[in-house]
Amino acid sequence: MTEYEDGEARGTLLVIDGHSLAFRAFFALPVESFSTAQGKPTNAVWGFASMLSQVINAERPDHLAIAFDVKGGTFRNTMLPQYKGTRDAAPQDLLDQLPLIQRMLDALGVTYIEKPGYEGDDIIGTLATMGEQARYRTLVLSGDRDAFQLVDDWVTVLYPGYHFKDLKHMTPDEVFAKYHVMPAQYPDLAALRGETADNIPGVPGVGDGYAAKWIGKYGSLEALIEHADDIGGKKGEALRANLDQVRLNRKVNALVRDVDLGVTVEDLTFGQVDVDKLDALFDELEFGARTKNRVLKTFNNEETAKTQAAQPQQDENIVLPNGQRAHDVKELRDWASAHLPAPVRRPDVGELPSGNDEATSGIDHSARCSEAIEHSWVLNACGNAKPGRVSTSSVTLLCAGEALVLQAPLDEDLRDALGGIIDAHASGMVVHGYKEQLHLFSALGLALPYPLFDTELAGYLAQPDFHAESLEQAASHFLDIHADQDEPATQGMLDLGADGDVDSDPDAGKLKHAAIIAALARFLAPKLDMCEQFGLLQTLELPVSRVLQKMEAQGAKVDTQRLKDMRDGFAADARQAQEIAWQWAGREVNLQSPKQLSEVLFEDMGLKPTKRTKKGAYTTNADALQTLYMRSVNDERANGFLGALLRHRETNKLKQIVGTLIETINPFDGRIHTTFEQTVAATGRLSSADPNLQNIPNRNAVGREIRSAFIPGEGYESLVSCDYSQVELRIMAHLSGDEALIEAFRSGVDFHRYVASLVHQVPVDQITADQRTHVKAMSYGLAYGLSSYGLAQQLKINPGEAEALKQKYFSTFGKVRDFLESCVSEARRRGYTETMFGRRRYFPALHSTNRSAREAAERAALNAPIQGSAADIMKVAMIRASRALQEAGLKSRIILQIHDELVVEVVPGEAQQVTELVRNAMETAVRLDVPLDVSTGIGADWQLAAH
DNA sequence: AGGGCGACGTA
DNA sequence: CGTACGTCGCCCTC
Repeated sequence: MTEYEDGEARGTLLVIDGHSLAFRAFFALPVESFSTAQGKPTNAVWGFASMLSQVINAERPDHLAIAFDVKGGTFRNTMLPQYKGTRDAAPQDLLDQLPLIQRMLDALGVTYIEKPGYEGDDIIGTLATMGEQARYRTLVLSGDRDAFQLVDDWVTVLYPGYHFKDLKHMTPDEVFAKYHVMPAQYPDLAALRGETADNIPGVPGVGDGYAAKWIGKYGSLEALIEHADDIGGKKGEALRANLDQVRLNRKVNALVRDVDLGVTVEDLTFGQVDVDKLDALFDELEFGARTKNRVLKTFNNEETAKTQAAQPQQDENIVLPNGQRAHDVKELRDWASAHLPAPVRRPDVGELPSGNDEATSGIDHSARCSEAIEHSWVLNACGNAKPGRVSTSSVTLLCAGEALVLQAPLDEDLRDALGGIIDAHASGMVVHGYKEQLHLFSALGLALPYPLFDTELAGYLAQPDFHAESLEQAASHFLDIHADQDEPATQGMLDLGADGDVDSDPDAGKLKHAAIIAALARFLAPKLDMCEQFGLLQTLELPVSRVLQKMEAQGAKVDTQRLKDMRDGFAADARQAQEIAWQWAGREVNLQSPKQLSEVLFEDMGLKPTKRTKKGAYTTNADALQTLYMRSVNDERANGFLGALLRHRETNKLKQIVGTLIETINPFDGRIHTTFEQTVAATGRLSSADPNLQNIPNRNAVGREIRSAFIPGEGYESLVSCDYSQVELRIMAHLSGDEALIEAFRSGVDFHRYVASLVHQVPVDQITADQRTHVKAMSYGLAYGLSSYGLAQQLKINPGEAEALKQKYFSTFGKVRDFLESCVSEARRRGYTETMFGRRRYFPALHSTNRSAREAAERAALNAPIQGSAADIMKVAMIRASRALQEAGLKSRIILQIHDELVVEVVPGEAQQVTELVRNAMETAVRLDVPLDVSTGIGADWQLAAH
């Protein structure tokens, strides 16, 4: 199906599996919330309309058809009686809505097709075939994986993810990346594996992996069956025992592609909405004006069509490159020598100063990149970069409007040639997301040198408060503002809005991405120069990306069984607490519903609420419950209920945390591979996601136990944990230059006790526990802009006392107050704050007329240099520690960073050396006026490594 | 399904 | 009426 000459597509045809969409809508939306006053369910209709609108808005097809199954069996049922046994049991409530959906489609002027004796899938197969033969870019929306067999350069399957709107564009690369077979071989694979959803058994014990391996080896299912006797082991036996089933599966899952539908693609236009009909239907279903307008906006009419056509052109400054593919080393080399700029020798980026430099001298703030960007080129690999399950589908190179695409898998020669070219031209290389690219290239077996520029990191450094979720989002944020400044409009403009391919080129998406990266680089390089952030990019962020990529790839080994036991234990405790709470409440309230809880507490039990949430409801947070609990000593019922509720809150939260961890364990290596987000936190900190390993409980013994499930993996012996003591306070002492505070750190006495003795003017050994606690809270609160009101609340003292403490504190540490005030006033004057390393954060809200917004900005501006400097210091430490481990030839690896803590997985015999080396890297990351103390610990698990 | 919100875990 | 995050579950949508 791929033997087409080059040429423009005539348009886009969208083919939809109507039943699968209706099913999805029906089960996604609760009937209770979507029915008419008489109780007639409308959830499937509403959901269908909503999802259909979404797809149309995202893909903007000009032709559309929707396929439905029809009652009565097909040839498949005759062959396989249990066929779709699970699906045919559609609830009556859903079946009743199908005619309504079809009425809606009629009103919308959308063609729907059903054909007795055939399934919707066959109609889809036929329409897809018709679409590509008529030279339409054809999109098939289907939740049925059998549709993957239709995929080729002209046909893309839109496969809904967990959230419907995450439609995966299944192109030949994507299918290959996921299943390691070509789309045409997919039915062979599916026949071996079976399809639980459709009640079709495959070969027991054979999943996608084995099926792909066999098909890869023999070329096809047919060939495999011929050689079935050659396959050894249990899997081979299972295969031979199920040959009939597999053959049958293969017959059944082949889509018919030549049903006589009596229409042509040209007939499948849409957009002639019969508004009266639609009104009547929606009134009957009691849909509101908002729904109607949304649907009308999508389907009607010339007016909206015009604005859509006009809009994207306006803010375009991206030209689609000339793309070609390389299939062998020669093509690659020829393209590279013709198009890539001559390699320039450039000192390696990421060289951190060694030894005892001044705090910030490691960063060259005068480094500039605008000029180099003029001669740069873009490298961008596509695929799945999730640590632990990385797969790479293609690599794109782009320079000056000329692009080259390489399809994975690359054979060894091609891979090595690519690696050589990248290394030689690294000095001019631009990427978007170096860490992600490192993952993708490592899956190809290539190490990626430091690039000249990273548009994702650059965007973050230029505007740390803006976080782009995607390349497209970054592009529309950074680029459309300056629409008319760059290139003149030419043909081959790209539509930023739609994610889809442009016209006929199956590589258009990749070319577009590369072109966007090039444009972003051109836009961001001067910005970065202007705000002096390029040095930070080169010296800090890019090297940190490399460290983080290794940490993510390594992952953290966990004791799965132990986690499961913990989850069960917490679950049992939570259940027990729930039982007790229910007894006191006299009804089965959902303890996880603040709404239901406040009914019980404040209505049934008549308790007096404490505070409100920002939306006005009475809060049921831990603080409030604690207060109510104390107050209710004479109310047995309330006291009993609250006690149980508090226990439930705690154990249920722990159950939930452990459950989330278990779900993210990678089955292949029993490890948890988090993703460290480097461009999310506006202060310069990292964050951890999917799962978040930076918020594993640590404050009380029960929760802390979870840390004991984090253990060294095979070949490792222990975990070493190193953390900074009071970094933020030390930074505050250093930056403020307050002699008293500096002396407090140099004295070597217990810091908080020492500070308390100064504040209260009492000898160190006479400080009470309360005094120490209060002063400690004050110290930490300072860096957050804590008010005396807040301090009072936290310490449960009256505001007068809190204010007095604050006054005493500041009279002792006057320069600290001056420093904090200067942070804010400087930010107000310059518009931004700066960390010790020159990282900036902008605070426009400091000039807001809205008082609470302004004050919030003041607190954030006061905190940013402190939190941000701490983050920078840790980044330097990570780079140094990682390098030191490597240079010492050690096999131990950093696996986690929790803001001020590093966790290292240690190989037998290296513990001593690793500890000293990491400690040294952390302590000497910068030189401050106070010592940077690091405390370390070692143990057989994370909890035991604590100190 | 998808968005908002409350609640709560960490530094 | 303390900064910076991520995740879960509930609730609403008509």
